[in-house]
Amino acid sequence: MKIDSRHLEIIAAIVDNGGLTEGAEALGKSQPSVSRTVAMLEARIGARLFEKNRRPLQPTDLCQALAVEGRKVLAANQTASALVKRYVDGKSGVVRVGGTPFFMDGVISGMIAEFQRAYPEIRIEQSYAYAADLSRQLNSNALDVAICPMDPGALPETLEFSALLDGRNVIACSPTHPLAGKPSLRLSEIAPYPWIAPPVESPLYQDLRSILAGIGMTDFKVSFSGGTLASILNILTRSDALTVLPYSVVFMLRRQQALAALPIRINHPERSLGQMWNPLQNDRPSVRRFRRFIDAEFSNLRTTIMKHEQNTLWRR
Amino acid sequence: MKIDSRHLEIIAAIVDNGGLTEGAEALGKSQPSVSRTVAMLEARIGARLFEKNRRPLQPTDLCQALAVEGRKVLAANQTASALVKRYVDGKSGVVRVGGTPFFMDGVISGMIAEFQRAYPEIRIEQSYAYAADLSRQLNSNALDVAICPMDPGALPETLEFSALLDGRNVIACSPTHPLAGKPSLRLSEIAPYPWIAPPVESPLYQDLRSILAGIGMTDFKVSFSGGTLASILNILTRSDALTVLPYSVVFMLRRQQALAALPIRINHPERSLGQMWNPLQNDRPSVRRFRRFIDAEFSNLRTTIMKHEQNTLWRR
DNA sequence: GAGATTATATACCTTCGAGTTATGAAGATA
DNA sequence: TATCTTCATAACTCGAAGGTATATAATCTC
Repeated sequence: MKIDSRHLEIIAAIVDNGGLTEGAEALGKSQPSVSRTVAMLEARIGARLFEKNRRPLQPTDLCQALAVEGRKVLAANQTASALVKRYVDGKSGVVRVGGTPFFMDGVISGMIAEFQRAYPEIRIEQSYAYAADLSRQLNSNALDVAICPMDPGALPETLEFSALLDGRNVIACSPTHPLAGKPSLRLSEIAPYPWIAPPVESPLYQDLRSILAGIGMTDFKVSFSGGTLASILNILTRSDALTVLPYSVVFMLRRQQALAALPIRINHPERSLGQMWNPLQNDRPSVRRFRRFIDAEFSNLRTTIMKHEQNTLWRR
Repeated sequence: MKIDSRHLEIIAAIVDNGGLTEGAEALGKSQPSVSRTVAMLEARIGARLFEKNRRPLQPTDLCQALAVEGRKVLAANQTASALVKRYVDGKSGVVRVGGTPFFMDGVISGMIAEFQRAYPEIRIEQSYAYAADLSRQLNSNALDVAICPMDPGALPETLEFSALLDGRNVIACSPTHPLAGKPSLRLSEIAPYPWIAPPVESPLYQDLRSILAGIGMTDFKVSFSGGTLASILNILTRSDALTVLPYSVVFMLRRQQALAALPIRINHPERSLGQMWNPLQNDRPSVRRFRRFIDAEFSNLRTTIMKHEQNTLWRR
């Protein structure tokens, strides 16, 4: 004797609200509808659910027992509705975000921390990759958002890109480095120092090559490679090595006094740091919320950078 | 965002059975039906429940969470189905049984005990009344079964009656009574003794009147009245009082050596002990089972009485 | 106890979801 | 790449649940 769960809900509603009319109202249905459903159910199971000819409808023992189960169904249903509501409101779910390592570690991870403070039920699945890989992953739906530097001209046509920051890189070193703090610098002055090499797929690596090509160095001394931002910071602060990092990373670390940027302009192709996504695949509410959040955070960051640079100029 | 409980069940079934096809089978539905329901649900809530283009269907996080609720719904449903099944099988429910006091106490209560050993989930609501009242209660659906003496000619036409035992009453006394054990007795010999009077509505009372009228006694000494069987037994065994009781009650108490029946035939109208019920109101499975049980018990009792009487005759 | 009031049941119709079979499409597997 | 499995779609039927309007029956009230 299979019972329809909705019937259990109806029974519970009637019993708990003290009458057919009230039960119907609680369920958002009309009284006749509920009445007929009950009648049908009684006919099917061949048993009364409510005492005959009693005006404040009086549940039978069987009905009471079924109402207990009905309450469980109603409760589960409410929980499920809440789950779905949170999901469609973008307050729960998963966001798969990938990006270039140093930028993720130096800038985005802090923002993710803020995001998760606001939306603790959204899980972030972070991964590292460079632009080409990220594009592939977006296209194959292995990723929801990519955050990386991108030449707008080189954007794959299936993807969309929204710029967040200027994508320029700088030469970074320890604040205690002999070159640090100099108001101006000639390129040739950097020649003696060893380098921490970014990964070869990284735009940072390309920028490093172009810098060194600019001063005629085809060969350069690599003292360290393969590390993530945390390793590089440790090594930079304890050595005279130089490296190339996104300006925003250096900026974010300004409070820790861990890095300095050398006043040398690096020429590189037009390039923005931004988020990239696949417009074809209808993104989840959580993803939409994440993207909006990142936009807002970078909006703040841009004004902070602007103010900071104005102050710096002023003081000079 | 209201969710249909059946959808939760479907989700749970798919997740727990590792696939849409298996889930459909577990639910006893066709695969396309389940597939379409899932598609419809996904469209309604605007979220994927299963990863796109994955062949062993892979539930999303939201889906997993909903499956948890779905399992609760399924469990409640199973419980409810079992409840209903037990009910329609007549293994749970209520039986409202009424009857004449001495017969209920002396005979039926023992059978009810047996019945409840076999069907512990059936609740018995017992009450006491006499034939006229019992008929009324049956007609007004305040009672499921009445067990009482009845002249088949006097049966209300709306009710049905099934005879269980000969309804004769006997004069009962203590086994230590001066008259007990005498092989034969003249009516006049009982004149000196006091009487325990049954309730005036009782057929027992009528029989008592007719006995005394037969020996010309219009006045008789009532030493006790108003008690139930238990009181009467206590008083009988400690006095020389006489009373009128159904033969079956005396028979059932034979083992306790608490009663003796005097060998005096009481004339009374044709009358059977039996059960009475209202055929118009479709009785519950539990009631049907109870009636059948009582029938069977009395069938046994009749043969026991018959054997006992043959033995008694033999021994004389 | 008659009428008023309220609650439940019925009638009648509409609509929508869920069921079916048959078939197509797309991963997974070898 | 061919084949197998699994899921999705198509096209249709059917029944249950929805609604409004209204009848009927219990209970309340005086």
